[in-house]
Amino acid sequence: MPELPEVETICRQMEPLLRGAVILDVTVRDAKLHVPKDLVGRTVRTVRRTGKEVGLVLGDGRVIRIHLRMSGHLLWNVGREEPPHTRCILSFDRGRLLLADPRRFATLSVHPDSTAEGVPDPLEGLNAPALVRAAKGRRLPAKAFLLDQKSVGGIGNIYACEILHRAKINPWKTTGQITRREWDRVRRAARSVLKKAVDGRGTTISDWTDLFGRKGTYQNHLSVYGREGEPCPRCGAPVARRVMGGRGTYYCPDCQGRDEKGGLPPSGKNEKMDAGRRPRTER
DNA sequence: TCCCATGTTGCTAA
DNA sequence: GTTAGCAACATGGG
Repeated sequence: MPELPEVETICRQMEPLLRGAVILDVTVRDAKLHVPKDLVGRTVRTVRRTGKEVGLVLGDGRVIRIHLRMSGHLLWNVGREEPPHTRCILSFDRGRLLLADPRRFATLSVHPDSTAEGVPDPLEGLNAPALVRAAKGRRLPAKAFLLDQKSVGGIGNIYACEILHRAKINPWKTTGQITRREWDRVRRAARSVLKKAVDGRGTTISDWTDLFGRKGTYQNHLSVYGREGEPCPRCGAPVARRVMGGRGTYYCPDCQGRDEKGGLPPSGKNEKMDAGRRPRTER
């Protein structure tokens, strides 16, 4: 369930281990992963992160792209005991990299390296004009904007909530209503929250671990995520939880602005509009 | 048993 | 064209 700080953590841990490493063997335990067999003998030139994705850049110009989605882990050199849900093992001349993933949403694939310009990375520091430009003419809630991987790379549900809380922006405030000064707060909050989370080696809510199986520590510093009903660390008002786009959204209704439009419970008509919904999975 | 989950994609409807 | 809301993917935990 890694977001930017968790992926950054494992990339930083992998870089010194894998730089120059030679792939000796590839074991695939899940047919959903399409891994070419010709990786054996290739050398890792460098490790990089793109948004929430890990890239192992190979000497032959290709990149092994790994996206952990909800429950993927990358582990280094666990003993010969394989952890449960191991889906792929890359053996190098200096150790083994395992991809374990109970929910099997993670993806691993190999592509030619691309020089295409990526989306802005909030750890590098977004700039306010770029944010204003990206949001221009759009009309969606601030949180949805931060979660949109085509606009900003790497922010997920936990950190979107935390960043907006720090920036004192209501998650439902729409991009069009956000001033330049507020974008500047978002930019600074994003950098600060994500940097601290990287320093803490990420957030472990349930089972995420770093490359060496250790839990992160940033869960001890969350201000609002998962804290419904607890006092806002800034103003003491109870943290609220509402759903946006199917995701739990935690915020302080007091100091993140009582918004004019959003922020109120959805008007009653939404509730009954679901009459034509497709039936749930039958079993 | 039911509800929830750190992600993404694809569909429908507005 | 854009946005909102789901359901799907598959599994485990509370």
